[in-house]
Amino acid sequence: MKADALRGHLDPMILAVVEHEPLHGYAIMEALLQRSGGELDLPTGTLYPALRRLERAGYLASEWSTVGGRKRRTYQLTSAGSKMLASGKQEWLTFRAVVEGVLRPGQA
Amino acid sequence: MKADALRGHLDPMILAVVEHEPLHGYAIMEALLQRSGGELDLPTGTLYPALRRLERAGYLASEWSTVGGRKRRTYQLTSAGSKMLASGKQEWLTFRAVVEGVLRPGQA
DNA sequence: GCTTGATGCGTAGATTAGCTACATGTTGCC
DNA sequence: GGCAACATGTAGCTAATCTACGCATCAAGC
Repeated sequence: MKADALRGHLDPMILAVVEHEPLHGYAIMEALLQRSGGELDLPTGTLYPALRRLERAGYLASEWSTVGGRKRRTYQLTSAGSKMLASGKQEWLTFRAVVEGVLRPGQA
Repeated sequence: MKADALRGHLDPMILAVVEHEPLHGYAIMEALLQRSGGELDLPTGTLYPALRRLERAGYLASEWSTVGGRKRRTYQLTSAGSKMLASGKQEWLTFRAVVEGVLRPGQA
C-alpha cells in the first residue's frame, strides 16, 4: 500500500479505534495493525504527531499514567471527536462511492 | 470531501478514465465529474500537472490536435499505464479493506 | 553482567501531491 | 462589448506522512 494513500483517512481510523475504549499510543498502533489484518503498520513518527494533532484539535483528550514503570499517555474520544468520527465515516462512504464510480474496480 | 483524501488515489482514477478511449485534459475533467456523480470537480491546477506527471512516468502518451480552432492534447494509456491501472485497482481493494476493517463504517 | 527485543513516547527534517491563484487564448451567444 | 464555456498551463503554498533519530524501561536468554 502506497504511503500517502492514507492521507486524510488516518484521522477517522484513529478515532474509530478509541471509540469504545481509551487506549494509549502503542496500543492504538497495535489495534490498527490488528483490525487491518496486518496491513496498517504505522511508524511512530506518523502516529504520535497525529495523536497530538487530534488532541490539539479537540477530538481526543489524553491522560498520563504509569503501568509497570512505563509511562503511558492514554487517549479517549471527546464528544467533538465522536461527531468527527461520525462525519468521517460518512465521508468515507462518499469517498468510496466516488472512487468506485470512477475506477469500476470490478472490471480488472 | 476533504482535499487530500484523494492523495494517491487520483492517478489510477485518471488512468481508468482513459482506459477505453483517449481523451484530452478537459474531457478527462468532465468524465471524472460525471463518473463521480458531480463530486469530483478537479481544479485544472491539479489535473494538468497530474497528467504531465503520469506521462513523464510512462503511463500516458499524449498527442496534440486542433479541433475547431482549439488546441487539444489527447492522452492515451500506454501498456505500462495499463499495468499500473490494474495494480491500482487491486491496491484500491486492499486499501478499502484496510479502512473498513478499522472504521467499521456500518456502525454509524 | 550483557545484549536483544518488545514496550513506550517523542522530535526533526524531507518529501510531494493536491490546492489556490494566476496567465493565456479561442469560440459562441446575448 | 462582454461573459460563459472550452482548453492548457505554471508558480507557490500547505500539510500530512514518512524516514531516521533519541531516550527510557522491562523481560528473556546466554
